Amino acid sequence: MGRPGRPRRPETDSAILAATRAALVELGWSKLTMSDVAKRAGVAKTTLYRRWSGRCDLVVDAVAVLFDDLELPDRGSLAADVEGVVLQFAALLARPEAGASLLALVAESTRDQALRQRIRHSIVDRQKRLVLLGRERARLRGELPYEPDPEADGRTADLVFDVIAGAVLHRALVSARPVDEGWTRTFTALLLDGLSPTGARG
Amino acid sequence: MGRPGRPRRPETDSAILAATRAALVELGWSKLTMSDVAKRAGVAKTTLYRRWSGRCDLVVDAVAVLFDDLELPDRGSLAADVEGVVLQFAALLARPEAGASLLALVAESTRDQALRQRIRHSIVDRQKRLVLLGRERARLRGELPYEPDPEADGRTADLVFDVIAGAVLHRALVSARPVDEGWTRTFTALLLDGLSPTGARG
Amino acid sequence: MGRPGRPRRPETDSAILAATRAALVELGWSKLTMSDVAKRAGVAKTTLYRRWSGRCDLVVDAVAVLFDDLELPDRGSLAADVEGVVLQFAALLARPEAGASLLALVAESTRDQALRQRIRHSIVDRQKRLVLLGRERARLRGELPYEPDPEADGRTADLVFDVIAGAVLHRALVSARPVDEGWTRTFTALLLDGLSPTGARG
Amino acid sequence: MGRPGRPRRPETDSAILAATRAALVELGWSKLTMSDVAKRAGVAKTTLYRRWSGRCDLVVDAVAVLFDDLELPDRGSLAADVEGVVLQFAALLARPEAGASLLALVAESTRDQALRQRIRHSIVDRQKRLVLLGRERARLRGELPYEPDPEADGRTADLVFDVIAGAVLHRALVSARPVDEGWTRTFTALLLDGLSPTGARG
DNA sequence: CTATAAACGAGACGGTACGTCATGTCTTATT
DNA sequence: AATAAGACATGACGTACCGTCTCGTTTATAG
Repeated sequence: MGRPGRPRRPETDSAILAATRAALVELGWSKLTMSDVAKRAGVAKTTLYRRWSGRCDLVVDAVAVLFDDLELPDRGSLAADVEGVVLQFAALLARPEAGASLLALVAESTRDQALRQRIRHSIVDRQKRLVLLGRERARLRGELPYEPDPEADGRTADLVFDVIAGAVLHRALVSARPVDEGWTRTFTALLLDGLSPTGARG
Repeated sequence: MGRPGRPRRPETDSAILAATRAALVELGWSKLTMSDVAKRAGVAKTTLYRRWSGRCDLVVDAVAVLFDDLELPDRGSLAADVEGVVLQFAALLARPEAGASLLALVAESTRDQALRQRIRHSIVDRQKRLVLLGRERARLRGELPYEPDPEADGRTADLVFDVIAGAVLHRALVSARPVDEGWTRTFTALLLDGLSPTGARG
Repeated sequence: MGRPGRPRRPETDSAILAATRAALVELGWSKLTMSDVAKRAGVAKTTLYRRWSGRCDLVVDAVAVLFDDLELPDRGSLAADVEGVVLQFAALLARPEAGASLLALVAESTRDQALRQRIRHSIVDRQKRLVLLGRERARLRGELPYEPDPEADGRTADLVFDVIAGAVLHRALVSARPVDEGWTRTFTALLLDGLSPTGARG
Repeated sequence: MGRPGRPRRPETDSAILAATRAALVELGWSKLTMSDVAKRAGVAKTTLYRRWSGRCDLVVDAVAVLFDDLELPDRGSLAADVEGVVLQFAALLARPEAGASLLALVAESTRDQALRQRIRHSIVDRQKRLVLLGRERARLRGELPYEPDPEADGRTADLVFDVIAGAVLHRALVSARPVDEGWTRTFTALLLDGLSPTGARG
């Protein structure tokens, strides 16, 4: 039944991913080396390469699990939900294994189609879930109108996701300033109400 | 007067920076090497290290000049100005020397205080200028109210900058989808009017 | 009677040895690998190691069979017999599986007592047989005197063997020049009559 | 005048060669590694590869100097000179850096034209010198006749060299028995007088 | 007009990581 | 038990860059 040959030890995978995260915390992306990860995991370099094709793939998997923890508890209103997701995402990006690695991976992915899809599937889509869920809830609450055209709805969701994730990421990593309660509140207000003064509308 | 010894050839600096950009276009950040840049510039490695302390500093300078070209022609309205700046910024990020390099540098800067300031001074602040200028113009047009508290005004400008730059950057590089006229228009609408339906306000 | 468990397939041994010789021909001693031999023989690496302790032992056995083919047809005189054995030995050493492997094995054997004995038993003694046989015949023909002391006789046989085998080996592999009819004839003349001009003797 | 660039430290060469010999003594040819030699010599692996293309070339040079020490003091007669050279050569082959390495190199050279010439030039020809010199002296003493045809003379010298070097090499390394005074004497007698009993000649 | 001092090219140098390969052992399921 | 398959720890391979160094050469100012 089982395939021939000695099977891979399954615990090894998670040991390696944990070692990778530890190395990211200690050394950062640019100083992370395969040899070091192997040493930390108590594993041979060949075992690493048997399971991942290189640094990038390895780090994607190591970081991806962090993004699994994102959740969207129902806080009762769209604004509160947005604030919740912003704070959660910011907390994640603030971790040295996550934020910097994500940037570096995305930078690398601009020249690597396969990596781009891997990142999207393992990391980005797991964030976008929250946006979709939040919009669903807001509609049930009547805070957002129903959009009959599913394509237009998707476009809007994408846009909102880019705005939220982009703003937090830029604030936290590019501007390198804290995403605290105050910033989160004003950002959420901007997102919901827009920049124009109330009277300027319509 | 002048210090003794042979003076540095000033053209060399720009030759090296041009070579750096060429290498970024051809190889990308992760495969760019000092030796290769030296070869391209027709310069010895020692000359490179005499003028820059390493890869990161070199690339910051090489990329910074690209961000000097950003301009904000007056298009007559806040919305039009925002669209203009979004498209300009997107065009810049789409260039392989600029977008990916910026991400990689920022990733690296999370563990390097000096680099962070260098990036801020040479790259980020040059973008933020446009936001400040745009807000000034909008006020003169009456599209934005005057904010008496300069600190609050600064916070808002920072927020708007993070939202605009972050959204474009996320769309272009993380989501890896085009920042075209359509997206720009809907993004600008969202920025100005917010997510909530008109009636939900107040 | 028979031990429990599945018995070893006997054909496997010769398949492996043939694969080893093929690998020696194609790759040579230094590039021969156990994995490659296993692959060629259609056999798992474990099977190899169950039957031989390593590369050296395996190659000794693989090469030894070649030395079994050496024969000494009676050509009617000591000189003719010497020429016959020289040409046969030279033909063997010229084969890429044999000559170079023998040298490499002997080189290795200088640090490995067990290997030394294995080579002696499986390879060297099979050559020496011919010398002993040739001397026997020469005595029957009256070309060589009887030596009453068996120990002295053995010493002389050893010496003659070292001279013949050594000269051919050195010519073929160290000097890397052909052991052809001409060389063989002059060598045999030297062996039988010596270097000194006839008159210089006694 | 001098070529541009930092010149190579000349002492490094001999340090590396000494380290190579030390490694050969300690580990033997088959366990000698470039990394280990580099470590012993206090030198980076890259420095090794900058100066030698690989293990074989390195060992040829490391071993060659040993063969420079061979000399042929005039002992008054051809027989005595032969015995002298045999003992010297045997002493050399008995050294673990020399004998086994030579065999291994020659084994490798059967598949490498360049290595073959390198060995010939650096090692073999230095031995052959002694034979040529010895024959010269023997002629002056009247022990050998003058050979008018230089080509025939060369062939004979080659033959004698193969016989002497081959016999000693085979005795010492293949048969693995001592080349002592007794053996040397009987070998020399065989070389000079031949195998046939005196009466069998003519 | 000659010191002297720095810039500059070339390339050697000690390191370190790369990704691959072979070793010999082991763990499976199958025969 | 032997076998095929293949995972595994180990460690060398030869290459590539790193950032530093040591040369000879060139180009400026200062004495």
